[in-house]
Amino acid sequence: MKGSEGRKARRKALEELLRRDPFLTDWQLADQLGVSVATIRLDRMALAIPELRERARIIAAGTYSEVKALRGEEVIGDLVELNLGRDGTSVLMVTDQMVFSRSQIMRGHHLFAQANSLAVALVDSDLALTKTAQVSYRRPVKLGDRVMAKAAVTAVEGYRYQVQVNSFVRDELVFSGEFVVVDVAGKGGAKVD
Amino acid sequence: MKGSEGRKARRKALEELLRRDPFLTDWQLADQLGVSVATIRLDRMALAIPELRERARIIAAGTYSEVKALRGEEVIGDLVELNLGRDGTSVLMVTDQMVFSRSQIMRGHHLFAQANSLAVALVDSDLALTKTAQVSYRRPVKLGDRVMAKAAVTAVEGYRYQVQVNSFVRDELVFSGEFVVVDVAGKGGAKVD
DNA sequence: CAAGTATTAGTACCAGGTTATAAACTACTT
DNA sequence: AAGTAGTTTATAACCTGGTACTAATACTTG
Repeated sequence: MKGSEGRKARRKALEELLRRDPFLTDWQLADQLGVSVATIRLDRMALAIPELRERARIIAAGTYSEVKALRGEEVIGDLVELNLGRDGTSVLMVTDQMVFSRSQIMRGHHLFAQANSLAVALVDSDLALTKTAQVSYRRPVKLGDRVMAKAAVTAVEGYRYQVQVNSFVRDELVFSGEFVVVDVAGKGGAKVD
Repeated sequence: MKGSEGRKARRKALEELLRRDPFLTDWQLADQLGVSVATIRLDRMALAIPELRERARIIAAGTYSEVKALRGEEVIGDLVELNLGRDGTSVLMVTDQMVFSRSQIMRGHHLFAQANSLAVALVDSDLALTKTAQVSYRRPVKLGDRVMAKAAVTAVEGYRYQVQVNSFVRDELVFSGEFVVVDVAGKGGAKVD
């Protein structure tokens, strides 16, 4: 039982235990696997598994930076082109914080955020707010993809702007949406041809 | 400067620093605020702010511990209630990272993100994706508001789920949306791993 | 000035480790 | 049965980022 097969099995079990609950101390792991704490430490070293505190820190940092990724900057993504009141383009690289870890498919609200923030940015106003939106997800977007959102104002009615946004990955339409943005500040430089 | 006004200001600054980066040690905080570590400890005690490791653990656990029972880590906001395939509620506090700095009004995509992630979480599947969404912003949401999103599945057609989400601030409807979520992994919550 | 508050300094202690070293237990061979 | 290598356990010294507590000092204000 103390051969290298037993060790392999134990290490597999160790990984499984930590996958299910990363907040176990070495002592608890040792107890569950019926070996000493020293063995657990050796196993962790061999498997390059960090200590409990580090694991917690990594998980926390991961979910924390996700909030940051969706932070209220000017525009979500990089603004490539912007003609106020008319059209604009932004590009967003899909990082691993934006995807479902299991499938590596981008979570919908990030695509929405890119489009929404671009639509709002198009309106030349101190304060523009989204009123309504109808969006459609055409194709899954994956980790590593480069999403290009192209937005254009399609209609202006007083303070109401209608903005059409289409997002592409390698020239393939992955998302489209129609946003109604309201210029609340009122002194918009509304221009539409 | 060492009066109680200075202390109040420092404590505010302390909270602000930790809000921006919760992974600061007492030593780093002391350095940044130009006081001793002892003072930082006293301030943390007074403000009931736990130590670094505890903060990391709380952040990590907040998005991890629910994972065992459900896909809580995928939800923006705090999951308050979740009946898979039926309905759910999540609560999101509006921080200043989510608002336009000028007006302190919440940016639309955060409200969308809360609703969208809740809608997706409702579907009892390993992989559910948003297909379409129609959303409407009823009233501006401001910094400090507590947004409660209530979602309910209104129809199921094979692997297509229709989910209605209404978000409230103090019982006032601020946002509503209709999401169509597709269960890609399998039909009716079947597991494909 | 004295009093009271705010701050700093220092000590003992803790959890949950790391690192290094030594000893003990297997399994297997010769 | 003894030797040997691989595996496991034990032990001790040290580390970070704290808690809990006490004592001393600085600052402000009545």
